[in-house]
Amino acid sequence: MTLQQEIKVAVDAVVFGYESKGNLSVLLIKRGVEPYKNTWALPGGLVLENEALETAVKRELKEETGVTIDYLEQLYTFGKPKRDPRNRVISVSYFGLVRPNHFKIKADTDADEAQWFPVNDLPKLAFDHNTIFQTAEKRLKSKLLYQPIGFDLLSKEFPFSDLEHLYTTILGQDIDRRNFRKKIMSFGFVEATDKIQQVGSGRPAKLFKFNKQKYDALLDDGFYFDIKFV
Amino acid sequence: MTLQQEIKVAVDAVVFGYESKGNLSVLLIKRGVEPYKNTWALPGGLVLENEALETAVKRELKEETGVTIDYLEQLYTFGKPKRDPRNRVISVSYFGLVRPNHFKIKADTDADEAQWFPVNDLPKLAFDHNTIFQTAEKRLKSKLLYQPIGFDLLSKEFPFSDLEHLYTTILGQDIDRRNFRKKIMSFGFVEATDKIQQVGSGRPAKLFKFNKQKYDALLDDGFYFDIKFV
DNA sequence: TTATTTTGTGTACTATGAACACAAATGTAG
DNA sequence: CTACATTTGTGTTCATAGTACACAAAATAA
Repeated sequence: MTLQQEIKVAVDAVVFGYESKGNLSVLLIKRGVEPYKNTWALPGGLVLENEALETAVKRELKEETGVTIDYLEQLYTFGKPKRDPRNRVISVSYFGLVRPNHFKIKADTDADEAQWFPVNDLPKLAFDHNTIFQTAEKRLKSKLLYQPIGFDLLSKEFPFSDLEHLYTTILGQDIDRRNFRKKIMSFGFVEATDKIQQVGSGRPAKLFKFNKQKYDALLDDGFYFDIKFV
Repeated sequence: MTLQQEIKVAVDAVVFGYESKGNLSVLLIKRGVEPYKNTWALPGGLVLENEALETAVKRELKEETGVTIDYLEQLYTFGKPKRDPRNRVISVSYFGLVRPNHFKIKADTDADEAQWFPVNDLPKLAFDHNTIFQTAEKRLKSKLLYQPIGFDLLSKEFPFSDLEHLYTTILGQDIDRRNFRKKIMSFGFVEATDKIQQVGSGRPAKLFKFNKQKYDALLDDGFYFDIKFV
Protein backbone atom coordinates (compact mmCIF):
# COMPACT_ATOMS: atom_id res chain seq x y z
CA MET A 1 0.00 0.00 0.00
CA THR A 2 2.78 2.42 0.88
CA LEU A 3 5.04 3.18 -2.06
CA GLN A 4 8.63 4.06 -1.39
CA GLN A 5 8.73 7.80 -0.82
CA GLU A 6 11.06 10.26 -2.50
CA ILE A 7 9.87 13.36 -0.73
CA LYS A 8 12.31 15.91 0.59
CA VAL A 9 11.68 18.17 3.56
CA ALA A 10 12.67 21.81 3.61
CA VAL A 11 12.14 24.72 5.97
CA ASP A 12 11.58 28.33 4.93
CA ALA A 13 11.31 31.45 7.05
CA VAL A 14 9.35 34.64 6.60
CA VAL A 15 11.24 37.07 8.80
CA PHE A 16 9.83 40.52 9.46
CA GLY A 17 11.84 43.49 10.60
CA TYR A 18 10.70 46.97 11.50
CA GLU A 19 12.61 50.21 11.29
CA SER A 20 11.09 53.22 12.93
CA LYS A 21 8.44 55.17 11.08
CA GLY A 22 6.55 52.73 9.01
CA ASN A 23 9.18 50.52 7.45
CA LEU A 24 8.08 46.93 7.65
CA SER A 25 10.47 44.67 5.78
CA VAL A 26 11.02 41.04 4.93
CA LEU A 27 14.31 39.26 4.70
CA LEU A 28 15.11 37.68 1.34
CA ILE A 29 18.05 35.95 -0.25
CA LYS A 30 19.09 35.69 -3.86
CA ARG A 31 19.36 32.08 -4.92
CA GLY A 32 22.78 30.95 -6.12
CA VAL A 33 21.72 27.64 -7.64
CA GLU A 34 19.09 26.24 -9.96
CA PRO A 35 16.15 26.14 -9.97
CA TYR A 36 15.31 29.83 -9.82
CA LYS A 37 18.96 30.82 -9.86
CA ASN A 38 19.37 34.59 -9.23
CA THR A 39 15.75 34.89 -8.14
CA TRP A 40 14.85 36.30 -4.73
CA ALA A 41 13.50 33.77 -2.27
CA LEU A 42 12.77 33.23 1.40
CA PRO A 43 15.74 32.02 3.41
CA GLY A 44 15.60 28.28 4.00
CA GLY A 45 16.76 24.91 2.82
CA LEU A 46 16.68 21.18 3.33
CA VAL A 47 16.42 19.71 6.80
CA LEU A 48 19.35 17.53 7.81
CA GLU A 49 18.99 13.87 8.68
CA ASN A 50 18.94 14.25 12.45
CA GLU A 51 17.97 17.83 12.85
CA ALA A 52 14.84 19.26 14.48
CA LEU A 53 12.80 21.51 12.21
CA GLU A 54 13.32 24.63 14.26
CA THR A 55 17.03 23.97 14.48
CA ALA A 56 17.11 23.74 10.71
CA VAL A 57 15.44 27.12 10.25
CA LYS A 58 17.78 28.82 12.66
CA ARG A 59 20.79 27.23 11.01
CA GLU A 60 19.71 28.27 7.53
CA LEU A 61 18.96 31.80 8.69
CA LYS A 62 22.35 32.10 10.25
CA GLU A 63 24.16 30.65 7.25
CA GLU A 64 22.31 32.63 4.65
CA THR A 65 21.69 35.96 6.32
CA GLY A 66 23.52 36.20 9.64
CA VAL A 67 20.42 37.74 11.21
CA THR A 68 19.57 36.83 14.81
CA ILE A 69 15.95 35.93 15.34
CA ASP A 70 13.96 37.19 18.34
CA TYR A 71 10.67 35.39 17.79
CA LEU A 72 10.02 32.26 15.81
CA GLU A 73 6.95 30.11 15.37
CA GLN A 74 5.78 27.56 12.89
CA LEU A 75 3.52 28.99 10.20
CA TYR A 76 2.19 26.36 7.83
CA THR A 77 3.36 23.40 5.80
CA PHE A 78 3.17 23.69 2.04
CA GLY A 79 3.16 20.45 0.16
CA LYS A 80 1.61 20.69 -3.29
CA PRO A 81 3.23 18.03 -5.51
CA LYS A 82 4.56 20.51 -8.12
CA ARG A 83 5.68 23.39 -5.92
CA ASP A 84 9.28 22.51 -6.74
CA PRO A 85 9.69 21.88 -10.47
CA ARG A 86 12.23 19.10 -10.02
CA ASN A 87 11.69 17.00 -6.90
CA ARG A 88 8.83 16.64 -4.54
CA VAL A 89 9.68 18.97 -1.67
CA ILE A 90 7.41 19.89 1.18
CA SER A 91 8.22 23.07 3.01
CA VAL A 92 7.58 23.61 6.69
CA SER A 93 7.43 27.38 6.88
CA TYR A 94 8.23 29.55 9.87
CA PHE A 95 7.30 33.03 10.90
CA GLY A 96 9.96 35.19 12.51
CA LEU A 97 10.48 38.64 13.94
CA VAL A 98 13.69 40.53 14.60
CA ARG A 99 14.51 43.59 16.68
CA PRO A 100 16.09 46.61 15.03
CA ASN A 101 19.43 45.96 16.71
CA HIS A 102 19.51 42.45 15.24
CA PHE A 103 18.55 43.88 11.94
CA LYS A 104 21.94 44.10 10.25
CA ILE A 105 22.85 41.55 7.67
CA LYS A 106 26.22 39.94 8.12
CA ALA A 107 29.07 41.63 6.29
CA ASP A 108 31.04 38.55 5.37
CA THR A 109 30.99 35.92 2.60
CA ASP A 110 27.63 36.09 0.82
CA ALA A 111 26.36 39.31 2.43
CA ASP A 112 25.25 40.75 -0.87
CA GLU A 113 22.95 37.78 -1.35
CA ALA A 114 20.69 38.70 1.57
CA GLN A 115 18.60 41.85 1.74
CA TRP A 116 15.63 43.48 3.44
CA PHE A 117 12.70 44.36 1.21
CA PRO A 118 9.77 46.59 2.18
CA VAL A 119 6.66 44.41 2.34
CA ASN A 120 4.79 46.62 -0.09
CA ASP A 121 7.39 46.29 -2.77
CA LEU A 122 8.38 42.65 -3.01
CA PRO A 123 9.84 41.14 -6.16
CA LYS A 124 8.45 37.98 -7.66
CA LEU A 125 9.81 35.18 -5.52
CA ALA A 126 10.99 31.65 -6.30
CA PHE A 127 8.69 28.63 -5.93
CA ASP A 128 5.47 29.38 -4.06
CA HIS A 129 7.25 31.81 -1.78
CA ASN A 130 4.91 34.66 -2.56
CA THR A 131 2.06 32.54 -1.23
CA ILE A 132 4.04 31.69 1.87
CA PHE A 133 4.76 35.34 2.40
CA GLN A 134 1.07 36.23 2.12
CA THR A 135 0.19 33.60 4.68
CA ALA A 136 2.77 35.06 7.03
CA GLU A 137 1.55 38.60 6.50
CA LYS A 138 -1.98 37.57 7.33
CA ARG A 139 -0.77 35.81 10.44
CA LEU A 140 1.21 38.85 11.50
CA LYS A 141 -1.82 41.11 11.19
CA SER A 142 -4.21 38.89 13.03
CA LYS A 143 -1.76 37.86 15.70
CA LEU A 144 -0.88 41.46 16.46
CA LEU A 145 -4.45 41.93 17.67
CA TYR A 146 -4.52 39.26 20.30
CA GLN A 147 -0.93 38.57 21.25
CA PRO A 148 1.73 41.10 22.16
CA ILE A 149 4.20 40.05 19.49
CA GLY A 150 4.70 43.62 18.35
CA PHE A 151 7.29 44.10 21.07
CA ASP A 152 9.56 41.62 19.35
CA LEU A 153 9.85 44.06 16.49
CA LEU A 154 10.89 46.98 18.69
CA SER A 155 13.97 47.67 20.76
CA LYS A 156 13.86 46.54 24.36
CA GLU A 157 13.11 50.11 25.33
CA PHE A 158 11.02 52.21 23.03
CA PRO A 159 9.01 55.40 22.94
CA PHE A 160 5.27 54.80 22.93
CA SER A 161 4.95 56.28 19.50
CA ASP A 162 7.05 53.44 18.07
CA LEU A 163 4.40 51.02 19.22
CA GLU A 164 1.67 53.18 17.71
CA HIS A 165 3.45 53.43 14.40
CA LEU A 166 4.09 49.71 14.35
CA TYR A 167 0.38 49.04 14.67
CA THR A 168 -0.70 51.61 12.13
CA THR A 169 1.92 50.36 9.68
CA ILE A 170 1.13 46.69 9.95
CA LEU A 171 -2.62 47.05 10.15
CA GLY A 172 -2.72 49.83 7.60
CA GLN A 173 -5.17 51.96 9.54
CA ASP A 174 -5.05 54.93 11.87
CA ILE A 175 -5.58 54.63 15.58
CA ASP A 176 -6.60 57.05 18.29
CA ARG A 177 -3.44 57.65 20.26
CA ARG A 178 -5.21 58.33 23.54
CA ASN A 179 -7.39 55.23 23.41
CA PHE A 180 -4.54 53.05 22.23
CA ARG A 181 -2.26 54.12 25.00
CA LYS A 182 -4.99 53.80 27.61
CA LYS A 183 -5.73 50.27 26.49
CA ILE A 184 -2.14 49.07 26.29
CA MET A 185 -1.32 50.54 29.69
CA SER A 186 -4.43 48.94 31.19
CA PHE A 187 -2.98 45.49 30.52
CA GLY A 188 -0.23 46.20 32.98
CA PHE A 189 2.66 44.56 31.19
CA VAL A 190 4.08 47.69 29.60
CA GLU A 191 6.05 49.84 31.98
CA ALA A 192 7.53 53.29 31.77
CA THR A 193 11.25 53.51 32.44
CA ASP A 194 12.84 56.70 33.78
CA LYS A 195 14.72 57.26 30.56
CA ILE A 196 13.86 59.92 28.07
CA GLN A 197 14.74 59.93 24.42
CA GLN A 198 15.06 62.85 22.07
CA VAL A 199 14.88 62.18 18.34
CA GLY A 200 14.80 65.06 15.93
CA SER A 201 12.30 67.78 16.66
CA GLY A 202 9.33 67.53 18.98
CA ARG A 203 8.88 66.89 22.64
CA PRO A 204 11.24 64.20 23.98
CA ALA A 205 9.60 60.85 24.71
CA LYS A 206 9.64 58.62 27.77
CA LEU A 207 10.92 55.14 27.06
CA PHE A 208 8.77 52.10 27.83
CA LYS A 209 9.51 48.44 28.10
CA PHE A 210 7.60 45.20 27.85
CA ASN A 211 7.53 43.14 31.04
CA LYS A 212 7.38 39.52 29.95
CA GLN A 213 7.05 38.15 33.48
CA LYS A 214 3.89 40.11 34.10
CA TYR A 215 2.51 39.04 30.77
CA ASP A 216 3.21 35.37 31.47
CA ALA A 217 1.56 35.65 34.88
CA LEU A 218 -1.56 37.07 33.23
CA LEU A 219 -1.53 34.29 30.63
CA ASP A 220 -1.85 31.72 33.40
CA ASP A 221 -5.04 33.43 34.47
CA GLY A 222 -6.52 32.84 31.03
CA PHE A 223 -5.85 36.41 30.02
CA TYR A 224 -6.72 37.50 26.52
CA PHE A 225 -4.83 40.40 24.93
CA ASP A 226 -7.48 41.64 22.51
CA ILE A 227 -6.75 45.00 20.96
CA LYS A 228 -8.75 44.35 17.86
CA PHE A 229 -10.52 47.72 18.36
CA VAL A 230 -7.51 49.56 17.02
CA MET B 1 26.38 21.13 2.55
CA THR B 2 23.09 19.28 2.06
CA LEU B 3 23.36 15.62 2.92
CA GLN B 4 21.15 13.16 1.13
CA GLN B 5 17.88 13.07 3.03
CA GLU B 6 16.11 9.98 4.28
CA ILE B 7 13.11 11.66 5.82
CA LYS B 8 9.62 10.33 5.35
CA VAL B 9 6.47 12.41 5.35
CA ALA B 10 3.26 11.30 7.05
CA VAL B 11 -0.11 12.89 7.75
CA ASP B 12 -2.19 12.33 10.88
CA ALA B 13 -5.66 13.52 11.72
CA VAL B 14 -7.28 14.46 15.00
CA VAL B 15 -10.97 14.10 14.23
CA PHE B 16 -13.57 15.26 16.72
CA GLY B 17 -17.16 14.09 16.84
CA TYR B 18 -19.97 15.20 19.09
CA GLU B 19 -22.99 13.24 20.20
CA SER B 20 -25.74 15.13 21.93
CA LYS B 21 -25.42 15.89 25.61
CA GLY B 22 -21.80 16.33 26.28
CA ASN B 23 -20.07 13.54 24.45
CA LEU B 24 -17.03 14.86 22.68
CA SER B 25 -15.04 12.08 21.07
CA VAL B 26 -11.91 11.50 19.02
CA LEU B 27 -11.47 8.97 16.29
CA LEU B 28 -8.68 6.44 16.84
CA ILE B 29 -7.43 3.31 15.09
CA LYS B 30 -5.63 0.32 16.48
CA ARG B 31 -2.32 -0.18 14.72
CA GLY B 32 -1.90 -3.46 12.91
CA VAL B 33 1.83 -3.23 12.30
CA GLU B 34 5.02 -2.47 14.18
CA PRO B 35 6.08 -0.21 15.69
CA TYR B 36 3.38 0.18 18.33
CA LYS B 37 1.44 -2.80 17.01
CA ASN B 38 -1.97 -3.10 18.75
CA THR B 39 -1.63 0.37 20.24
CA TRP B 40 -4.27 3.02 19.60
CA ALA B 41 -3.18 5.85 17.35
CA LEU B 42 -4.48 8.74 15.30
CA PRO B 43 -5.58 7.77 11.80
CA GLY B 44 -2.95 8.64 9.23
CA GLY B 45 -0.06 7.33 7.21
CA LEU B 46 2.61 8.10 4.66
CA VAL B 47 2.00 10.58 1.87
CA LEU B 48 2.20 9.14 -1.61
CA GLU B 49 4.71 10.30 -4.18
CA ASN B 50 2.41 12.65 -6.09
CA GLU B 51 -0.28 13.29 -3.59
CA ALA B 52 -1.27 16.59 -1.97
CA LEU B 53 -1.15 16.56 1.81
CA GLU B 54 -4.85 17.11 2.28
CA THR B 55 -5.64 14.39 -0.23
CA ALA B 56 -3.47 12.04 1.75
CA VAL B 57 -5.33 12.72 5.00
CA LYS B 58 -8.69 12.21 3.40
CA ARG B 59 -7.55 9.01 1.77
CA GLU B 60 -6.15 7.60 4.99
CA LEU B 61 -9.28 8.54 6.89
CA LYS B 62 -11.45 6.83 4.37
CA GLU B 63 -9.28 3.72 4.23
CA GLU B 64 -8.86 3.36 7.96
CA THR B 65 -12.16 4.54 9.37
CA GLY B 66 -14.72 5.13 6.62
CA VAL B 67 -15.76 8.37 8.34
CA THR B 68 -16.71 11.34 6.17
CA ILE B 69 -15.13 14.59 7.23
CA ASP B 70 -17.07 17.86 7.38
CA TYR B 71 -14.32 20.26 8.32
CA LEU B 72 -10.59 19.86 7.87
CA GLU B 73 -7.67 22.19 8.42
CA GLN B 74 -3.96 21.83 8.91
CA LEU B 75 -2.93 21.80 12.55
CA TYR B 76 0.83 21.63 13.00
CA THR B 77 3.85 19.76 11.72
CA PHE B 78 5.70 17.57 14.18
CA GLY B 79 9.25 16.73 13.27
CA LYS B 80 11.41 15.80 16.25
CA PRO B 81 14.15 13.43 15.01
CA LYS B 82 13.20 10.55 17.33
CA ARG B 83 9.42 10.73 17.26
CA ASP B 84 9.37 7.51 15.26
CA PRO B 85 11.75 4.96 16.81
CA ARG B 86 12.83 3.52 13.47
CA ASN B 87 12.99 6.08 10.68
CA ARG B 88 12.92 9.81 10.61
CA VAL B 89 9.29 10.69 9.92
CA ILE B 90 7.79 14.11 10.06
CA SER B 91 4.04 14.29 10.53
CA VAL B 92 1.86 17.00 9.09
CA SER B 93 -1.15 16.86 11.38
CA TYR B 94 -4.70 17.86 10.58
CA PHE B 95 -7.67 18.87 12.62
CA GLY B 96 -11.08 17.57 11.61
CA LEU B 97 -14.72 17.71 12.64
CA VAL B 98 -17.59 15.42 11.70
CA ARG B 99 -21.34 15.77 11.96
CA PRO B 100 -23.32 13.21 13.95
CA ASN B 101 -24.80 11.69 10.80
CA HIS B 102 -21.31 11.09 9.43
CA PHE B 103 -20.33 9.63 12.73
CA LYS B 104 -20.69 5.93 11.98
CA ILE B 105 -17.59 3.90 11.44
CA LYS B 106 -17.65 1.70 8.37
CA ALA B 107 -18.80 -1.86 8.94
CA ASP B 108 -16.48 -3.59 6.47
CA THR B 109 -12.92 -4.94 6.51
CA ASP B 110 -11.07 -3.39 9.41
CA ALA B 111 -14.06 -1.76 11.12
CA ASP B 112 -13.16 -3.11 14.51
CA GLU B 113 -9.83 -1.36 14.24
CA ALA B 114 -11.40 2.12 14.35
CA GLN B 115 -13.27 3.54 17.30
CA TRP B 116 -14.52 6.73 18.91
CA PHE B 117 -13.05 7.56 22.33
CA PRO B 118 -14.37 10.21 24.73
CA VAL B 119 -11.75 12.94 24.93
CA ASN B 120 -11.57 12.69 28.70
CA ASP B 121 -10.70 9.04 28.64
CA LEU B 122 -8.06 8.50 26.00
CA PRO B 123 -5.67 5.56 26.11
CA LYS B 124 -1.94 6.03 25.78
CA LEU B 125 -1.34 6.57 22.09
CA ALA B 126 1.44 5.54 19.71
CA PHE B 127 4.35 7.86 18.86
CA ASP B 128 3.79 11.46 19.99
CA HIS B 129 0.10 11.25 19.20
CA ASN B 130 -0.97 12.30 22.69
CA THR B 131 0.90 15.54 22.12
CA ILE B 132 -0.71 15.98 18.75
CA PHE B 133 -4.10 15.39 20.32
CA GLN B 134 -3.47 18.01 22.99
CA THR B 135 -2.49 20.53 20.36
CA ALA B 136 -5.72 19.83 18.54
CA GLU B 137 -7.82 20.10 21.67
CA LYS B 138 -6.31 23.46 22.47
CA ARG B 139 -6.99 24.61 18.93
CA LEU B 140 -10.58 23.43 19.14
CA LYS B 141 -11.20 25.36 22.33
CA SER B 142 -9.66 28.58 21.18
CA LYS B 143 -11.09 28.40 17.69
CA LEU B 144 -14.59 27.85 19.00
CA LEU B 145 -14.47 31.34 20.49
CA TYR B 146 -13.74 33.27 17.35
CA GLN B 147 -14.88 31.10 14.47
CA PRO B 148 -18.22 29.35 14.10
CA ILE B 149 -16.76 25.89 13.68
CA GLY B 150 -19.11 24.43 16.27
CA PHE B 151 -21.77 24.06 13.60
CA ASP B 152 -19.64 21.47 11.86
CA LEU B 153 -20.11 19.23 14.87
CA LEU B 154 -23.91 19.48 14.84
CA SER B 155 -26.54 18.26 12.43
CA LYS B 156 -27.55 20.68 9.71
CA GLU B 157 -30.63 21.50 11.76
CA PHE B 158 -30.34 21.51 15.50
CA PRO B 159 -32.13 22.72 18.60
CA PHE B 160 -30.46 25.69 20.22
CA SER B 161 -29.67 23.68 23.31
CA ASP B 162 -27.37 21.45 21.25
CA LEU B 163 -25.24 24.48 20.50
CA GLU B 164 -25.24 25.46 24.15
CA HIS B 165 -24.22 22.01 25.28
CA LEU B 166 -21.51 21.86 22.67
CA TYR B 167 -19.97 25.02 24.04
CA THR B 168 -20.26 24.05 27.68
CA THR B 169 -18.82 20.62 26.92
CA ILE B 170 -15.84 21.77 24.92
CA LEU B 171 -15.01 24.78 27.02
CA GLY B 172 -15.79 23.05 30.27
CA GLN B 173 -17.71 25.95 31.77
CA ASP B 174 -21.32 27.00 32.18
CA ILE B 175 -22.91 29.69 30.12
CA ASP B 176 -25.93 31.93 30.61
CA ARG B 177 -28.48 30.60 28.15
CA ARG B 178 -30.22 33.92 27.60
CA ASN B 179 -27.04 35.83 26.92
CA PHE B 180 -25.59 33.12 24.75
CA ARG B 181 -28.68 32.91 22.59
CA LYS B 182 -28.94 36.68 22.34
CA LYS B 183 -25.33 36.94 21.20
CA ILE B 184 -25.43 34.13 18.67
CA MET B 185 -28.64 35.42 17.16
CA SER B 186 -27.22 38.94 16.97
CA PHE B 187 -24.62 37.74 14.47
CA GLY B 188 -27.39 37.03 12.00
CA PHE B 189 -26.06 33.81 10.49
CA VAL B 190 -28.11 31.44 12.60
CA GLU B 191 -31.69 31.13 11.49
CA ALA B 192 -34.75 29.51 12.97
CA THR B 193 -36.49 26.99 10.73
CA ASP B 194 -40.19 26.27 11.06
CA LYS B 195 -39.51 22.77 12.27
CA ILE B 196 -39.99 21.63 15.82
CA GLN B 197 -38.31 18.72 17.46
CA GLN B 198 -39.45 16.71 20.45
CA VAL B 199 -36.88 14.60 22.27
CA GLY B 200 -37.81 12.90 25.52
CA SER B 201 -39.54 15.06 28.08
CA GLY B 202 -39.64 18.83 28.19
CA ARG B 203 -40.94 21.51 25.91
CA PRO B 204 -40.30 20.77 22.20
CA ALA B 205 -37.55 22.82 20.60
CA LYS B 206 -37.47 24.89 17.44
CA LEU B 207 -34.76 23.79 15.03
CA PHE B 208 -32.13 26.23 13.86
CA LYS B 209 -29.64 26.20 11.04
CA PHE B 210 -26.35 27.86 10.20
CA ASN B 211 -26.43 30.07 7.12
CA LYS B 212 -22.97 29.88 5.60
CA GLN B 213 -23.67 32.43 2.89
CA LYS B 214 -24.54 35.09 5.42
CA TYR B 215 -21.47 34.23 7.43
CA ASP B 216 -19.20 34.50 4.39
CA ALA B 217 -20.72 37.83 3.47
CA LEU B 218 -19.93 39.13 6.95
CA LEU B 219 -16.38 37.80 6.73
CA ASP B 220 -15.74 39.99 3.71
CA ASP B 221 -16.63 42.98 5.87
CA GLY B 222 -13.86 42.07 8.28
CA PHE B 223 -16.32 40.56 10.71
CA TYR B 224 -15.00 38.98 13.88
CA PHE B 225 -17.03 36.26 15.57
CA ASP B 226 -15.85 36.73 19.15
CA ILE B 227 -17.89 34.87 21.73
CA LYS B 228 -15.08 34.63 24.18
CA PHE B 229 -17.36 35.92 26.93
CA VAL B 230 -19.11 32.56 27.23
C1' DT C 1 -53.35 15.59 38.27
C1' DT C 2 -49.07 16.62 39.86
C1' DA C 3 -44.24 16.73 39.41
C1' DT C 4 -40.37 16.91 36.36
C1' DT C 5 -37.90 18.33 32.49
C1' DT C 6 -36.60 21.33 28.97
C1' DT C 7 -37.41 25.55 26.07
C1' DG C 8 -38.05 30.36 25.70
C1' DT C 9 -37.89 35.20 26.86
C1' DG C 10 -36.69 40.91 28.99
C1' DT C 11 -34.76 44.36 31.92
C1' DA C 12 -31.64 46.96 34.78
C1' DC C 13 -26.90 47.65 35.78
C1' DT C 14 -22.03 47.81 34.72
C1' DA C 15 -18.01 48.04 31.99
C1' DT C 16 -15.82 48.86 27.93
C1' DG C 17 -15.22 51.15 23.47
C1' DA C 18 -15.37 55.41 20.71
C1' DA C 19 -15.07 60.10 19.74
C1' DC C 20 -12.90 64.15 20.54
C1' DA C 21 -8.93 68.91 21.41
C1' DC C 22 -5.46 71.28 23.44
C1' DA C 23 -1.19 72.20 26.23
C1' DA C 24 3.86 70.97 26.95
C1' DA C 25 8.54 70.35 25.37
C1' DT C 26 11.65 70.44 22.17
C1' DG C 27 14.02 71.62 17.36
C1' DT C 28 14.11 74.64 13.15
C1' DA C 29 13.83 78.58 10.09
C1' DG C 30 13.73 83.25 9.52
C1' DC D 1 15.62 85.38 19.77
C1' DT D 2 11.09 84.77 18.19
C1' DA D 3 7.61 82.49 15.80
C1' DC D 4 6.52 78.17 13.80
C1' DA D 5 6.57 73.27 13.19
C1' DT D 6 6.82 68.82 15.25
C1' DT D 7 5.98 65.36 18.44
C1' DT D 8 4.48 63.81 23.15
C1' DG D 9 1.11 63.59 26.66
C1' DT D 10 -3.34 63.65 28.83
C1' DG D 11 -9.54 63.37 30.47
C1' DT D 12 -14.30 63.43 29.74
C1' DT D 13 -18.60 62.40 27.67
C1' DC D 14 -21.48 59.39 25.12
C1' DA D 15 -22.82 55.11 23.03
C1' DT D 16 -22.51 50.27 22.77
C1' DA D 17 -21.95 45.83 24.50
C1' DG D 18 -21.52 42.63 28.42
C1' DT D 19 -23.38 40.75 32.69
C1' DA D 20 -26.50 39.20 36.05
C1' DC D 21 -30.69 37.48 36.99
C1' DA D 22 -36.13 34.54 37.32
C1' DC D 23 -40.21 32.78 35.79
C1' DA D 24 -43.78 31.07 32.45
C1' DA D 25 -44.83 27.67 28.64
C1' DA D 26 -45.03 23.10 26.62
C1' DA D 27 -44.34 18.82 26.78
C1' DT D 28 -43.48 13.91 29.20
C1' DA D 29 -43.33 10.82 33.33
C1' DA D 30 -45.03 9.24 37.59
